[in-house]
Amino acid sequence: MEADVPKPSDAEVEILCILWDHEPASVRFVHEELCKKKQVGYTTTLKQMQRMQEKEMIRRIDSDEKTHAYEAILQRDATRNSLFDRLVDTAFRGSAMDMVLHAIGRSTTSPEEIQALKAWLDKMEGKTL
Amino acid sequence: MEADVPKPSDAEVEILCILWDHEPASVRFVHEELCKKKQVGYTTTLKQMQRMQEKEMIRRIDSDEKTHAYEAILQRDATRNSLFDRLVDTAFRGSAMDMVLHAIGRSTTSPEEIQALKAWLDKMEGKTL
DNA sequence: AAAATATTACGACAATTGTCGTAAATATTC
DNA sequence: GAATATTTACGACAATTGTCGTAATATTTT
Repeated sequence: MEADVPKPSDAEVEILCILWDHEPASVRFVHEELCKKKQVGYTTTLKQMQRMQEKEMIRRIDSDEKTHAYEAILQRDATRNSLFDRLVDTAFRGSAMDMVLHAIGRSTTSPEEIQALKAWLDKMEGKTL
Repeated sequence: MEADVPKPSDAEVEILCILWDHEPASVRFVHEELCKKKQVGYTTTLKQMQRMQEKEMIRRIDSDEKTHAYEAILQRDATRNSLFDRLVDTAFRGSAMDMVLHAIGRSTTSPEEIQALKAWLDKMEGKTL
């Protein structure tokens, strides 16, 4: 159905993440956040965002501010879904459950989280049955 | 610790998957398997595998056969781990739990699977506490 | 062994990705 | 309003990825 669901690269996902958390954001802001994880030049971030704009992954907000502000067009959930599906598909033979088990098995999961997950499952179960 | 953990591309993961399931395999075989999912030329598969060999993701087995046979160097679990971590890291703010919840929330998860997962969690819980 | 097939080795190419530098346009500060 | 700083726009580049074509080798069939 969807024509072209652009598949963001790693660096693009990183930028999207920042936008998702601090919606309209300037290049400067995004850049600074980005630098907390890895050091890159300002123009690198800028260029990346400009390209993302061309690809319509993000859009430039028309604000009265002097510097441009951007917001994501690709939405967090949809993007997660597609990245998730892609991984499950290529590396986990299409079984999401396999991946979930894999995840739980190795992540440092706290008791609280397990509790939360169980609660979640109970709810799910009620609905599914 | 590890020097260079090559990060396989999508196409490369697909090839690795085939090798993992049918260990020493010829280019022809891999190619044919690959074509069940998507149509590509034989030389494309060949080239891809040759490059993977250079990158030491796979190795050529020295068999008495006439055609070359390959096997994976990158192991399934390690590769899954790294791909998984990468996704969690970029798209799920580093929280594997978030990803799990996301996964359960949307996949068509059968009651049996939920049951299995709960059992798994019980076991986990015992260990973690 | 000649002809027909299959397998390998290479080289080429366009598109994408990650990175910058430099120059032009804007905004801020003195 | 001149000097300074910031933000944008571009262009460039090397490396990677996905794709093939063609030519050289090796294998299998007549």
